[in-house]
Amino acid sequence: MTITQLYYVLAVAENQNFTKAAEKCFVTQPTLSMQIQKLEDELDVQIFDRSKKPIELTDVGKKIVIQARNIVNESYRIQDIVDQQKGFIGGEFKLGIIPTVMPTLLPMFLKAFIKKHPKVKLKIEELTTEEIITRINDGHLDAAIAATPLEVDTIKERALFYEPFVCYIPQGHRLHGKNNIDIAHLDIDDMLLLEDGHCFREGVINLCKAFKDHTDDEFQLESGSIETLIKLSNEGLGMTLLPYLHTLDMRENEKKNLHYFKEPSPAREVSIIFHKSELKMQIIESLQDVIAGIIRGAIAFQDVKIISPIHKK
Amino acid sequence: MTITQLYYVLAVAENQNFTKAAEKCFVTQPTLSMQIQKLEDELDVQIFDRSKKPIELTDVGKKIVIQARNIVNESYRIQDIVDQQKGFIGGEFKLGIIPTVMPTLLPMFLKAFIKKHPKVKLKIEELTTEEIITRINDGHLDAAIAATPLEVDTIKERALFYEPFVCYIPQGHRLHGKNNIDIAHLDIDDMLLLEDGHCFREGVINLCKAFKDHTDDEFQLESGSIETLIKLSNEGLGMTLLPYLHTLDMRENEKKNLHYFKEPSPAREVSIIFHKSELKMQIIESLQDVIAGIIRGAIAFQDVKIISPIHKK
DNA sequence: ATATTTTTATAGCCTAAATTGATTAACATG
DNA sequence: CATGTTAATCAATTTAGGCTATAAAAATAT
Repeated sequence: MTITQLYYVLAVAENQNFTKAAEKCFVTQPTLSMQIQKLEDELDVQIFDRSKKPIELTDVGKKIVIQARNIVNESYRIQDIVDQQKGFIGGEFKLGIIPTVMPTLLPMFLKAFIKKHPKVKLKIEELTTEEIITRINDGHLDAAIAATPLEVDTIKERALFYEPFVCYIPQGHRLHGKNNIDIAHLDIDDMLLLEDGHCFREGVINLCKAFKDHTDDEFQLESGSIETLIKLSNEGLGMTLLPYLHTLDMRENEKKNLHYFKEPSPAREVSIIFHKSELKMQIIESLQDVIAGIIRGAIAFQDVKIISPIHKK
Repeated sequence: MTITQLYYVLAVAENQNFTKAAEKCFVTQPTLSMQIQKLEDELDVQIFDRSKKPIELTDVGKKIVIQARNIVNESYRIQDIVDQQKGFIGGEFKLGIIPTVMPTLLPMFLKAFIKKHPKVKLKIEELTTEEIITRINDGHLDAAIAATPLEVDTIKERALFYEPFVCYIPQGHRLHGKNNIDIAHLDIDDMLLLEDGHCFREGVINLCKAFKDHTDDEFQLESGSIETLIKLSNEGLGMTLLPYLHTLDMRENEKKNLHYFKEPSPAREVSIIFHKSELKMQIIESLQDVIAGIIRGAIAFQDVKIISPIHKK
C-alpha cells in the first residue's frame, strides 16, 4: 500500500470516474486502473463496485476512503512540519468566503495579506456555507471565512469579529425615523431576504423567529445580492437587514435609511474556519492576525447578541 | 514520500542505528540509507543528526517521527477495516500484562481465548506499567492488562474488574485475628512491599498514605514476587497486602492468615488498555468479553474504593 | 437491432525507483 | 596504530510505476 494508491482511490471516489480522476492526478487512466486493482488485490477486497454506472464505492470502500483521506492529509502535515520549522510560509492556500462577507471584507485585508506573505499563492472562492463545509472536509479548501457557530465536529472555528445587523428602513416604512430599533419590532413578513442558501438569510430568519413564531416559510421577495436588496427596499417593497460592514461605503442619501438596533445589537459571528487536522496552520493564524488587526477600529460595538447562522428545524 | 520511507525512519529512530534498523525491516543497510536520504532530500531537511554517535534525531526529526508513527499506524488500520468487514479475527496480537496480574489472571482466560480465536497468534509479555505505556505508544504492544486509571492521554482504558486488596497477617502480628480491617489500622512501617516498579506497590503506598502522612521512602523489606512476600510475612517480618485473585489458590493453612477489609474494601481497578487509535479493536473487545465473562463470579465484592496505581509526588 | 460513443481493463514496453552486494570512508575503541 | 563498527557510495539487478495502444464492456444514439 502506498500513499499514491490511496490518493488515487480518493480521486476515483470523488469523480466516480476513472478517466476524470486520472486527469486530476495527472496520470493516464490505465495507471489508475492498475494501481487501484493492485491495492484491491493486496487488501483482497473490492473498493469500487464497477458494475454500477457511474462507479460506486462498496461498503468497505466507503470506510477505506475515510481512512485514506486521513492518511493522505496526515502525510501532507509532514511537509507542514518542515515548513514550520524553517519559518517558511508559502505554497498554495485555498480560502473560501461566504457571499455576504466577500465584497466588504476581502478588499480590507487582501492587499495587506499579499504584502505580508508574497510566497503564498492565494486562491479565493466565493462559496456558500454548505459548500465550504463540504470542501473543507474533502480537503479542497484550506480554510474559509464564514458565519459561525456551525457545530460541525470536523471543523474548528476562530472568531474574527462580531458584525452587527443594521436595519435598512426606507422612507414611508412604519419604522422609518426610529432609532434604537428593538428586535421585537421586526416582522418577518415585511422583511426582504436573500435567496435560500445564504447563511445571512438564516440569521435574519432566526432573529425574527426569536420573537414571533413564524412557520410559514414562503417569503415573497428574495434576492441574490445585498445590493439588490437595498434597491428593492428603496422601491418601497419592505425593510431589510444589512451586515454592518456593508453600511460603511454606502451613498450618503442611503445612509439616511440606516437604523441601528438598541444594544445588545444582534450580530453575526464571523470566523475563520478550518479542518480540525490543522493543516497550514501558520498561514491560517497569520491570516487571522491580519484580519483581526484590520477590523479592529472598523467595528467597535460593545455589546452584541450572537445570532446563529444555521437553520434549525 | 512513501509509507515505507516513514517506516524506515521509525525503525532508525527506534534503534538509533541504521544496520540494526535494516535487519528489523528485513532489508539491507544501504536501502535504509538511500531511502532516508531520499526523504530528507524531498523534504529538504535533515531528519537524523549523523554526527552524533549513536545517531540522533534532529528537532524536526522528532516531530516528523511522531507524525510518521501516526501515518504508519493509520495505514495499518486500512487492513483492520478490511478484516473487520470480513469478520476475520486473526494475525499477531501482542499483549502486555503487569506482573501482579499475570500469574492469576492469565491461566483463567488464556485457554478460553485461544479456543475462541484460534487464528490469533497471541504474544504475551510480562511488563511493568511503565514499560507497557512506552510500548503501547510506540506500537510494540496492541493492548495490555494493567491497573488503572493511568491518566495517559494517548491510551484508552476499559475496566475489566475491581480486585480488592486482602490483608495477609501472620500469627503474632498485632492485627492477627481481627476481621473487617479498617484502612486506618494500616502502618506502612510494618508492611512488606514489592520492589520498585510494581504498580501494586504504589497502590499499597497510596493506600497507607491516605491515612498517615509518611514521607520516609525507605522501606526495608522488599520483594520481587508476591509469593516471596507471603513467605517473608510467614517469617514474622510484617504483614502484607495481596490482590484478591492471589488469595484464591492459597494453601489452607495460609488462608487462615487472610483478613478482609471492611467495606468499602480498597481495591485496584484492572483494565484492558490500548492506544487511542483503536487498532485491532475487534480482538481487544473480544478479549475484554472473555475476561469479563470468566471473572464474573470469581469476584463478587459489592462496595470497593479504588486506589490509584500511580505514584503521586 | 446496429452503430457510435464512452469508459474501463489488458498487454507490452520503457523508464525510474528500490534494493542489493561489494566497497569505501569515517569514527570510535582497545 | 590497528581493529571493529557503522554509515555512505557505487554499480548492477530487480521491481514497480507509468505510458501507448488496444480490446472489451457498457451506455447511448441511430
